[in-house]
Amino acid sequence: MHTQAVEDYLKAIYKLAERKSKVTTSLLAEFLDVTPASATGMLKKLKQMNLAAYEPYKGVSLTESGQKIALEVIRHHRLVELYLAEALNVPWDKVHEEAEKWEHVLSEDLEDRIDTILGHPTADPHGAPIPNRDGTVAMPALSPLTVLEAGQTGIIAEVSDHDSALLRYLGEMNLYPETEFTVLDIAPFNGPITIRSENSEKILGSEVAGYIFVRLT
Amino acid sequence: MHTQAVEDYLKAIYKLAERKSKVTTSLLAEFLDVTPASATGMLKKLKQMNLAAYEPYKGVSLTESGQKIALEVIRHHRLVELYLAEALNVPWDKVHEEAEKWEHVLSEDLEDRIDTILGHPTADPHGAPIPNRDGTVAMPALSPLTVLEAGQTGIIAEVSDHDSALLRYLGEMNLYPETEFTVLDIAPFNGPITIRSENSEKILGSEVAGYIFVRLT
DNA sequence: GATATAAATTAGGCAAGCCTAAATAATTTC
DNA sequence: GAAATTATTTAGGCTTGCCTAATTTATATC
Repeated sequence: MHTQAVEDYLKAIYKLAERKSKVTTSLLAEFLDVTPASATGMLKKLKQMNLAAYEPYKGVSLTESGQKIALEVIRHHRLVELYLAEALNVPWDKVHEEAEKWEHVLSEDLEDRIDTILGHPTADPHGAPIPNRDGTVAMPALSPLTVLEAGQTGIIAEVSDHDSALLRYLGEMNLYPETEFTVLDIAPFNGPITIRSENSEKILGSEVAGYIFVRLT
Repeated sequence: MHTQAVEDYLKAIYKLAERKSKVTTSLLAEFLDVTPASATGMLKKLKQMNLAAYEPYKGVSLTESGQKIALEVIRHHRLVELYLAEALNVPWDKVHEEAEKWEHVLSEDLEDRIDTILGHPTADPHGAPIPNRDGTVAMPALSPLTVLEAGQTGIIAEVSDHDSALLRYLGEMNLYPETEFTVLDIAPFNGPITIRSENSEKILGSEVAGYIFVRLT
């Protein structure tokens, strides 16, 4: 087993690499709320352990084994999130925080039991895909709600879980993954987006809309 | 929050104090699989934090606040054990090991949810009492099976969870807490004990019987 | 009660991971 | 392309909790 810090760094590198073309020391440090000097230290260690490809001043990426571990941790995290929501009724804006601690203490045996009880789910409560045991992940191409045009219809696939206040806000409007909607209007200059779902109209600011990812129908 | 090490030491002191009149440094060290020197170091720290009353060369005991924390940790541990057994079908000889990790990451909110789902239980899968939230515990007077005499009847109240092989063995014989039984025979000189439960006779060695605690009926 | 043994403590170190401050490398600006 | 700025790394320290080895205290034995 690796230390929690190692697991956290690997996970962070993986997640940053999904969104940024280059994962720099300072990006990583900011993400983990740690000084860049600390991140440098850990990167050297991860390189040493063959978990990350790291060249000083040039950014990091994960090696195959590093990515495998990152995905295992993410699998644990997302399974736990879903389990907390479904089995223990933890509100969806709280599951992330709890799972952050649980992901590091989940045995493989328990992972299996939870996976089975949940019926081998493929997405967590925010719609994020749950990696498979073998280290693969389905990564459907999603669009942020902001790129749609009036008249288009879609289904909410995933929402960002970076801010629990955002999740509460979306929850109040019943905008959960798998919700169908139609875009009624998009105001210009990053203006608000009006959608209809479940027979009611909702108006979303562009920032919020940027955190909602959809599948077109 | 206290560190995991602090919580583990407090729990260990509490459990040792239940069985031994004096908790010595070496006893504690052996229990935690640590050198006596390490235990000394932590005891000084616990004293510093007002969690333990410790006089060099004279043993330790918990202060009121130390005991409160120990009981909280034990409450977490036993609730988790029961939850794992009931909700996730973890076999009773494995729950201890898992709970050992979970007890340190359980939030109060989740503790409440689990407690509610389990219906405010009073004992874990081995029959050990679950402390209340307020830091009190019911400690019924129990007798080891070895002190009974032929003809007496009782109910298994609690079994020791210190050895998972023992638990598997008892499980195979269906000797779980709340099982009723009648003592048919106790051979002299710490000889085997024959009991009848669920209409079958079982013969237990005195060592095993010493790990089974009963309520007389 | 002196001596031997056992128990406990002190002293000094180590590994993880974090920090701040200083130095170096890369990038941008004029 | 030199100077200024920004990004990154190095150096040196701190805390936690563990270790071994040496010392001290308590206990048991003759």
